[in-house]
Amino acid sequence: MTSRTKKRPTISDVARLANVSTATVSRALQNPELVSQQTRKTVYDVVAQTGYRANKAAKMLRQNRANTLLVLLPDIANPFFSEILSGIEEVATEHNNTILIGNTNGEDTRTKDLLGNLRNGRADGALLLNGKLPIATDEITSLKLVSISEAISDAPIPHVGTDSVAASREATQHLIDLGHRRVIHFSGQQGNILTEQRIKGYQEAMQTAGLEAYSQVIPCGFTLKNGQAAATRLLKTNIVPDAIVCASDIAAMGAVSEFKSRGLDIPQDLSIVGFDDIDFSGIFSPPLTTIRQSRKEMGQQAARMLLGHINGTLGEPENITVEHRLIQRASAIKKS
Amino acid sequence: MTSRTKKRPTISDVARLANVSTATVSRALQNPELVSQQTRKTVYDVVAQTGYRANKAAKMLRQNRANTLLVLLPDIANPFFSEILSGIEEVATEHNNTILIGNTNGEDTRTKDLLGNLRNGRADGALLLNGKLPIATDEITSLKLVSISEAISDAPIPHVGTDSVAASREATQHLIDLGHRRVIHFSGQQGNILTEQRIKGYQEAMQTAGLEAYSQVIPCGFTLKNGQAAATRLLKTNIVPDAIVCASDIAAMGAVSEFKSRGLDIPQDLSIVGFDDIDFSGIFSPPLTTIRQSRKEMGQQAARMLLGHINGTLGEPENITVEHRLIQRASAIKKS
DNA sequence: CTGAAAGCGCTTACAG
DNA sequence: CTGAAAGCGCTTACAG
Repeated sequence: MTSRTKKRPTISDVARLANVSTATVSRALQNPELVSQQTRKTVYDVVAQTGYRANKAAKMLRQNRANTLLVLLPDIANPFFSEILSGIEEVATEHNNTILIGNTNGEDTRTKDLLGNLRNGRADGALLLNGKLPIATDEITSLKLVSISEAISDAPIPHVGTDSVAASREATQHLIDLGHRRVIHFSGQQGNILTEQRIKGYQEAMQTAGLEAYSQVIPCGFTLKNGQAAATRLLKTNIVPDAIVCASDIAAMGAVSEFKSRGLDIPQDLSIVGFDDIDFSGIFSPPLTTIRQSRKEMGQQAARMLLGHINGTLGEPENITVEHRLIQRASAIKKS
Repeated sequence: MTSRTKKRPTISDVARLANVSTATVSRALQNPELVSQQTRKTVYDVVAQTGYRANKAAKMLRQNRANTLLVLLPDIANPFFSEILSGIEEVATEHNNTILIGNTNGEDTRTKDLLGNLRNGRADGALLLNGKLPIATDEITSLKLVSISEAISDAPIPHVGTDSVAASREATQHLIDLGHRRVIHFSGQQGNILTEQRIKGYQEAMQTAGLEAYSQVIPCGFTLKNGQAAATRLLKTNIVPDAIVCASDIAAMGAVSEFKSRGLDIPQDLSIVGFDDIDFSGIFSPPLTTIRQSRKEMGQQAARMLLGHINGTLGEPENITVEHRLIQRASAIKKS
């Protein structure tokens, strides 16, 4: 069986069948109020009957607008990012925009390639969940960009995220309030700005409580394996913490699973606080005390901001801070 | 020479600066072998110097090809889908294609809207992770489609997935081999073809083992909440199973967390088998025995198939079955 | 190996 | 309210 693709109807086909010009068809479809009611109806009828759909490439070319948002992220499969993505998708769709996904794998070359979509008209602006942007600053200013979650340091790019310093401070404070003194921090990935912010918040809380002496930052990372590895390394040192503030829920889960397999009881022997409140945190054993940040809302806000940026309806773009909240569950308990 | 500072350079700009025609520039860039080495170099130099990038909309319009794959899924934020997505993205990128994401939320109208992207030239084909396709069969045949994971029943659409019947049979058999007799099934979402296939595999195994009398299918679903609800409902009946085959890992986790909160010990009191082997299954308490299916591979294979379909290099499209495997962990143990 | 020219399917000043 | 016509930026037969 040959799959013969019948030619799709064009605007000229519709114009001919409706006995009007292509200009009128275009108007009837894009700006109905510019066309008489009678003409409008005729055009709609023909459109319905032929199944006409305006060719997007022609429209893009003519209007020099793709109605597409590029989303750069290091890993689509990571639930942290995919939930932000779903917020972006929602807003983009509301505004008749589509989204183009770019998986960077954290690679600079790939990121640069993908950014090419802003230069060749394929996308109108980009949402960066990537934390870095390997292009010159003067080039940046000519692009429509918004960063999410991780800010891009030293770059004039509007940003949507949570107050990481405050959130980390609160997580740490919670542990201190529970009576823990030897509170250590499993920090995030090296070179990530969130990592620095969370370290800062952690240290502020420790210092305010007069616990600098117990301050200890163990490099960890955001992944399950990172958490397991950090736990393993910790057990080889002579550091014996009361509690740990982790860089992410996933890392916290990795650490907990490692501690448990070594015979430790969480939270009896060690209190743990995570970061993010992903779906599984509530059913983990023990259910994870964590900082919730609405990833979906971040995506929505950022998409709105970018759209405003593209349409020029946005004044001076300002950073947006999305609320966070400490969620108390069972992984952190009173110091016995 | 006029100064065209702001505007992006076009092929004409490059042609003028290189003292050749636009045709030659196009050839040098698309089919370098058609152009003399000298000319090629001149063109490349000008391109590098101007930062020229071919406008995608113009190219799309001219070639009637978007080099874009539409991906329809019910929920981007679900790790099950987002991992398939990452496989798709990988292959698409390899072949210089981009992917357009469409979140359907399982809604028919939204699905139809999104499919419009195949009719307006925005995408060349679609990958369906949706399980249903609310359009007429004759319309389907004119579109380039591949379904993933869930087949679309009664539709002539090539498919990539696992052998769900066999996988479910094996999961059930594993429990039977462990000595369990009262093995029940928490089935998937109503109306989903995977649900039917897994029920079938479950029943086959029970029947072969002569355990029809203990056969019991409890409607559940694929989500965490579905699993919790099904567990709650089960506890209100007088059914006392030895073991449960769940429709998904996530549902299994929901059920386990519910059972545990009611004081049951998993796996001492009840063995559980999941389905999918998502990332968290290994660190869940207890670690979940499950059926692994490579979602990333499904995405890759399906993307390859669709690309072949679009390029016409694919003969008669055939369904592809991706391997699955029973992963034994701690949630299912010998009947005591 | 190269160029002139047509044309992909739209939208939008411009004129009436 | 409507139409004729230009033009967005490419690619590709066609001719040389």
